[in-house]
Amino acid sequence: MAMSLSADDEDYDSDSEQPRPPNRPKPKMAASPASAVKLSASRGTSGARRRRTRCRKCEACLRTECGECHFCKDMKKFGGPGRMKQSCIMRQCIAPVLPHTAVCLVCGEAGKEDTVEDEEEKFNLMLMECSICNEIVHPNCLKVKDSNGLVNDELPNCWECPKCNHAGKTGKQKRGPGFKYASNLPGSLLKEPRLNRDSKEEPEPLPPVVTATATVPTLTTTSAVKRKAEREGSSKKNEEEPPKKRPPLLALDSLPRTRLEDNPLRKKRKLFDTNDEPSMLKKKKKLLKPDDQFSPKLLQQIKTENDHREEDEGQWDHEEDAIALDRMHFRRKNENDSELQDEDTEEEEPAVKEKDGGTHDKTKALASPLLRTSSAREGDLSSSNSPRAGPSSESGDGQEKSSSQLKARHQRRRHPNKGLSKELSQEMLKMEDSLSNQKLSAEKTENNAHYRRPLKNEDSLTNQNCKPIKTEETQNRRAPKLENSVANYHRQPLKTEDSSGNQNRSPVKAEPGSEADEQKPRWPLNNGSSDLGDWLRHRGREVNGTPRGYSPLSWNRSTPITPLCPRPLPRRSPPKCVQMERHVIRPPPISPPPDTLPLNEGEAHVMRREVWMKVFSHLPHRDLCVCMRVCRAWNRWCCDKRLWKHISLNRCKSITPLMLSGIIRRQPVALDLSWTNISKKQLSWLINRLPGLRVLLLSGCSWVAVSALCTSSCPLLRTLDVQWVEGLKDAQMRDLLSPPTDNRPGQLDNRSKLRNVEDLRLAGLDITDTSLCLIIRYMPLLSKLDLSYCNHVTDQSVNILTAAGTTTRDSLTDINLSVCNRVTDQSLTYFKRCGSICHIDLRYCKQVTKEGCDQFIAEMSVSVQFELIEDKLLQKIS
DNA sequence: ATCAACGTTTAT
DNA sequence: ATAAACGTTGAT
Repeated sequence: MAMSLSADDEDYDSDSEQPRPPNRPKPKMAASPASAVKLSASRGTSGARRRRTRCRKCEACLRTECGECHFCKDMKKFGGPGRMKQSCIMRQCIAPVLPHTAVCLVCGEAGKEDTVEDEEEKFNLMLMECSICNEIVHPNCLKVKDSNGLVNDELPNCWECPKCNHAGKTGKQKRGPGFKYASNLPGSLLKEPRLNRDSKEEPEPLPPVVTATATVPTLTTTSAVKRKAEREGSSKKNEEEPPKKRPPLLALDSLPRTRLEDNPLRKKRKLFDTNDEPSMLKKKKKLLKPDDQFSPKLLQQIKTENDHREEDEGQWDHEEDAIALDRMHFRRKNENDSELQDEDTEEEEPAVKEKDGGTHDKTKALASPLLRTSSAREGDLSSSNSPRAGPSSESGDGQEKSSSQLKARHQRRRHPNKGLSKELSQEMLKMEDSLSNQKLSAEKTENNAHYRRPLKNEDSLTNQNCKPIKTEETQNRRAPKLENSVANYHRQPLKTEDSSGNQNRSPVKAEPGSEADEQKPRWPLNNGSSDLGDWLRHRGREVNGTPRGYSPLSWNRSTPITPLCPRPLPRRSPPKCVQMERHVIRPPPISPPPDTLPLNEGEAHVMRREVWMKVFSHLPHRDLCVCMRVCRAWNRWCCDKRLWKHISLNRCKSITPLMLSGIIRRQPVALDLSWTNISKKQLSWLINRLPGLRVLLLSGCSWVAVSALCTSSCPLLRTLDVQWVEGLKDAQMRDLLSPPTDNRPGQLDNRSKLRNVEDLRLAGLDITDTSLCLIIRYMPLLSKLDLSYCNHVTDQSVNILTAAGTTTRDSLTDINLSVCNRVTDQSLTYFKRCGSICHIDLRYCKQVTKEGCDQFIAEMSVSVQFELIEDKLLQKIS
């Protein structure tokens, strides 16, 4: 009661910020009730709508309130007025569940899935909420079993019931109930304000990450999947194609108003599918997809569903990856010239092409009995990894269910996620083309049969074998748009040149194994998203070239940077806008990955999972992505968190939603986003979902993007690389390091969000002693500091770093001042005060002399032995 | 009874 | 279109 009491409000109002936010006239209460009533009424036949509640198991639910977001600040516990009554942004449940009190509209009983073992049975006994009519029933209690319900994997216990589905309402509603998250949340990370409108807003389709879901055998056929994809694709087209600018809206507008009115709930959701009218297959389109690329013998043996290959593709994430790869081939042609364009072309073109197909998608979808909507969750991350918890037991069940569902004879279709990104859809289309054209033609029944074929024939009926596939998330998440392409644009010119940059400092010195370094081999990753795949390729091409050498000496900050300058040119491609809002990342599959690899004969391959894992551990990410396409088991295995501890998108010109979700699912410990055009929104979105992130490399990114760190928390961050971040100066460092200032006095948290950083890389920044003061104050654990190419750094700076009373003085082990022309031998005397110093890099510091170094070594020899590894590069002799 | 917060309405 | 507000539901 407290919260809502008006009295409280008053008080707060009076003292706090605005007297009374104009918004809400207090008295208004009446409205709500009315609405409530209305709602229930709207709900039509069914009873009152059941509000969903948090699952309490997902990563978000398990978090504690951040205390910093809009909603937290509103809470009384954080000193706010308590008017908003919203969950902390960081705690918005990923998979809200039906309340425990929910019961079947027909029989009045609760979910009874626990009473049976069989997946299918479970499905039939669990409560399913229709996203269209909101009715909650046991599938078993429906009389209309003939028609199929369309299961929405995005939300536990959510589907489009047979009735609605039958009525042709399908597809309208993109999301089921429970999706508030996203953009409607003020301040939501998901929704960051479009930074640049410059960048185009095309909604980027979110690439679903593919997941492999091993869990369920798939019934879903490719076709099903496709359909979904197609549908989405089509919808997307609608949205995107036209005027790129207003994607979602278009769709909405296009929709018949009536519909909206019909179902109030829908209003909020975006409707994409408008066009779904069956246009029928025209689709056989273009590209064939070479899916067979990998068909080495081993693969052949693998039982995976070769037979069902189609299915697989559709279903798994990696499929996408694979697809992506394929796609790459196509692209390459175009790419050469302009990257920007190419991206556009890539995405757009396809979209265009698809139009025709789009419409018919729906048809197809309808046709095929089992469509699955989103699915993403199952797939992927293997094992235990991801922090993001699976949504509740239910979710767990859900997965299972889903599988069962899929197979369910009722053939439920999956609901296409609307959110699919264009790409995705495209990809799907391609697949379809190649794969299933033939099949498509076949009608659903056929498909069903086909798909259902159990991997193991016998059981086909039961589904265990055939678990549905789930696959990628089809959701529509939208990625944030990359903001400032423009910004990037501008900034780039400055330091340009080389791309070698990413290693920015490499020329000077190789970074002593930072964590990141260790894994280098693996970095190139791709999450398996198609995008990644592309990216990888890209990289192969471009990056292969090694960094071009430059002479550090010549570099001069003030001077126009010559080619020597380390800063690589960022890719310009204008990032497509990605809209993250509404993008809900699905939790990784709860079920453990399979331990064995089934072969065609029904036997299991002699090598067990752990052995395979050892093999996989030697593969670069790119190859892992390929492996993920092989079979379901490999898909799961290859997505194991252990294989993706370090993910690098270094210099990836455009970060797509697919990549982002792929990253989230793999929960890397280290993430390299250097020299990418990642936007603030994307970065916020990412780091808020990577609670275990230890290493974050953002060199060469824009300050706008990096500023995401000001509002997001990375409590475990140990290594932060913000070298060559354009626009990162003292003021920005302050924003980055300062603890939140708006906390109420009582709960003031003086700790910086970056307080645990031990390795800080600031090369190439125009920072002064002001920043260093902040650093010594807020980064007590700092041991490695890279200030190379910082022309404003002086002996005084070193004095500050090593001054008595600073924690840095004792914690500092590695300091890089190379190419800091204002540093002199005097700095060496300051370093004598550092108790832990082991590595001092003064290379290319014009004012540092060899004599000075020798003297340092001599004086230190009393306690510690140092040596000159290279000119002006001092290292402690261990 | 209390706390949390969902889902909608309202204001801007 | 977005942020704020709030009645009411859900959990404890």
